[in-house]
Amino acid sequence: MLEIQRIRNEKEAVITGLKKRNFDATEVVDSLLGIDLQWRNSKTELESISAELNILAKEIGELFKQGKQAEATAAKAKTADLKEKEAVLKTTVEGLDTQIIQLLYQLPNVPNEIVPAGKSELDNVNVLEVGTKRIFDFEAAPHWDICKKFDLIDFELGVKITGAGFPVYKGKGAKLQRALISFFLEEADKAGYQEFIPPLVVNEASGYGTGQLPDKEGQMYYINEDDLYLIPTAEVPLTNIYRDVILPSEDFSIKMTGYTPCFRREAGSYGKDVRGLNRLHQFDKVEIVRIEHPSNAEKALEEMVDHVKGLLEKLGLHYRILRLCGGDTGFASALTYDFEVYSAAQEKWLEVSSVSMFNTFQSTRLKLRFKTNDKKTQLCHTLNGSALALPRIVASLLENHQTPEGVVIPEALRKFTGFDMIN
RNA sequence: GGAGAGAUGGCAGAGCGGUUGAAUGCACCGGUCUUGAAAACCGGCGUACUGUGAGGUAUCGGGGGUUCGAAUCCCUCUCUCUCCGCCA
Repeated sequence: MLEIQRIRNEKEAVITGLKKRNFDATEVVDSLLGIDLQWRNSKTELESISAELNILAKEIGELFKQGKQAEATAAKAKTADLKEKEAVLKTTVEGLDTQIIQLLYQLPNVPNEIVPAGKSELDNVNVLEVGTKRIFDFEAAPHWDICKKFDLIDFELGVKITGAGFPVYKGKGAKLQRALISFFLEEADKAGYQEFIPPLVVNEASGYGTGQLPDKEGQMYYINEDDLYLIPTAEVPLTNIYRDVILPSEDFSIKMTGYTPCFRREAGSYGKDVRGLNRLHQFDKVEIVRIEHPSNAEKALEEMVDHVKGLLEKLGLHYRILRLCGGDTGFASALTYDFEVYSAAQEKWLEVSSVSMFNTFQSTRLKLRFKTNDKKTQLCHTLNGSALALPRIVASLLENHQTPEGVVIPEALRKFTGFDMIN
């Protein structure tokens, strides 16, 4: 959520910035400012009436104490009219209040200066490509065939137990999962991220904190009986650790990591994109989350990008980094880098990580702040990224590292898998 | 699932209709003292909105009510804890 103060102060900049998303904010901003003005006026009026009532109440109390019953009763009569006015104004102010929140919820984050304007993924900017397409001297198999051949992942069995999008990992397939998780966590640990094992279900307040609610509830599994949500990413529980927190000084840099399964309903997805590991309802992911001083956020983003690069390079994968254009950048993000790995057999790029900087968009709702040196409270900046999501990494590992004899495990993973070949 | 207790500032913990935004202790910050530190003493110390400012308003888990006036009384919801049962 954008701060109303920002819209008051930088109206034009907000509108111009949002244009890069192809979002015409003029109407929303205008009505927002109009309502905001009304709100402030009504609120001021309401407060002065409340102030008057407070004074009267004190006086009446004083009169009763002094035993001046008659005077007190007379004073009481005066309050009736004010109370009525107060009640009316209170309703008005509350109404305007909800209108403001509703409008604010409609506005996505203002993109960073370096975000290119654009409508879709076609306008994303390729900022780096590492590696080259592998040339096969045999018929390269897609990962779902490899999984079947070596009995690594059983999609049909998942359908039997649960449904589509809930695969069963078996044998070396299961070990590979565990190895990747350990590898990613160890790398995060080395980079200074503190490891957490958070709950996999969260309450409504947490959903609002990171912005999954109110809009995206359809994407989360919901447990009606207990009013809880299955997490779509570890970002939700990890970031919400710092909901309603005021950090005591300017001197902070919070780096968290956590492995969790992630649950996504993926309502509306269909077609070939859902084949094999490309899109699942339950998948594993190691997430990195950072809470930073505004002045350090951009540097943090760079570090996170470098971290993810390191992971992909250690796995020997051919990847590229895209700076997302305005239209493709997520609602809450100000700047996002997507990492895509080339899937040799499917002959397409698969998104394996998304690293985003949210500025104060999340911390506004989270009420996550810090104390400045002159004792003021200021909003923190939040960032997060996948480091990494497993399924598509597994898909590309299997496809890119396949040989006629089997799949070669990258050097960096071997100490975690305990084997160097899937055959 | 059954029974009970409770939710007050960073923490502990008073208050139980009227100068209470809230005693007291601890923690924290500033100062005095000290070569320095500790101790002692003095002062400060929640958050948010609003106002150029003095200030004003709200806030004692959330919502509603009674009252001139509520942290204090009533209703309701949520959450936490304890005991019993059940399960691991």
